Amino acid sequence: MGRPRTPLIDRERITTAALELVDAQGEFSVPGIARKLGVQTGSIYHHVEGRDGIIELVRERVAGAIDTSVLMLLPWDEALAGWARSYRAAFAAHPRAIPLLAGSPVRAPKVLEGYERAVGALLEAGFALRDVMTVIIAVENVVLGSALDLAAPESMWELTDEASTPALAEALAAVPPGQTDAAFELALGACVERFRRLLEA
Amino acid sequence: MGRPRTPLIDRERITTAALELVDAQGEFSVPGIARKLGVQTGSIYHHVEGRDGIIELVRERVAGAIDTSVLMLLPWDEALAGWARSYRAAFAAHPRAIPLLAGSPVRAPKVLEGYERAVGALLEAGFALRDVMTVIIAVENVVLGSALDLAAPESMWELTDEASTPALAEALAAVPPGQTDAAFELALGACVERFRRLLEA
DNA sequence: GCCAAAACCGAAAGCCTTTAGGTTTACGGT
DNA sequence: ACCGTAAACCTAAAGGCTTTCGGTTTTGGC
Repeated sequence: MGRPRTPLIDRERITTAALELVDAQGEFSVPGIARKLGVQTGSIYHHVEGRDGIIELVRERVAGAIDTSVLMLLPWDEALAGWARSYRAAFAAHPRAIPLLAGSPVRAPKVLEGYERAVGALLEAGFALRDVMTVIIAVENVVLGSALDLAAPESMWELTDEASTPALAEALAAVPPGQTDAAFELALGACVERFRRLLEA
Repeated sequence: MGRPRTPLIDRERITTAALELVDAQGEFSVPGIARKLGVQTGSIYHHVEGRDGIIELVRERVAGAIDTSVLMLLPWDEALAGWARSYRAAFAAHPRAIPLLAGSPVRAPKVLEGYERAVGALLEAGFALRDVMTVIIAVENVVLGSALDLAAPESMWELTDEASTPALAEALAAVPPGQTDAAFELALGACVERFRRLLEA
């Protein structure tokens, strides 16, 4: 067949196909992407650095939805909370991708820029330099932990043996909808409040 | 060869081998386990329900190290914090296993018992039934998020381009050792403090 | 107009997961 | 003590996945 007049695939299309597969079935394979794009498996490797390279592309695609602009527009506390919500929402849009991306952190420029702005906002607010990263990572812990919670299937709470955990069964029956969001907001609010106190000291 | 006088392998040994492989190289394979145990690959399947079954065994092994006894010995706030620390320590003992286990939550009896005891402690302390799961999941978010942080390689913070993120570079240079633990304790402390206030209201 | 590089195909090596059938041994009932 | 069933391991093989390599055609710069 030879080289086509117009390229059949590129990194963007590969990324989209991979993410669609992950969203649909929780995983992806290179042959799967090739089938989706109507191309032979080997051709993928002309555009991407192996399977891990595709994971990295997906990572950047997902993280690209994080909105870091709030970090420069609002007071530090609202900025931090807004960033955290956007950070979480980006992963929540692709919950089944989370196990895939859990391996290593995001190092895309877009995300590093988020850290940069968060550091700037906190320093400007008066936080001590040595506390800044601790504060940011604490928030990130809440964000990523909550993202994992989003990735977990609801069926986790289908107790097979209610008799052995009666109090848990009762508490589960009493959970209102939006449980996941509520827990995230509770933890996030707790952190921000604590940071506020740290700043005063 | 036929059936050996004394079994060569069992679920315990398979689990141990899998966890050793994961600790050493971040992943495992069924042939890898078989090599480690001096056995043919197919034999593994007589003891385990496929590769996913092995992952489940590893999940239970890791989660088995969680100490839930503190939940019945201490006041609710110290109990919750102690449980969270033990929960996190269990994963911290095998950081490279975290991506493997991130997919689905732990449903082992041991872990469910932890939830059961946590619910009991919180109810006894006076928390509203509808708040209990939210509080527990908020803590779990912090625990699992921090565990992910433990799994991430230090090299995350080796900035390739310091010029574009000067504030971040400065903040990173100022982080004291024990950063990861400090962020966890900060978030955990923030949550407990918030819960205390929730209880008073 | 030529030539290197680009982009895809076809094929193959090597690994992994899983299943199936064969062989010997242990165990439980009689 | 004997016999049949089940257990535990092996060998073999199917099928999928990752990755590499050489072949073919087309593009684009010199």
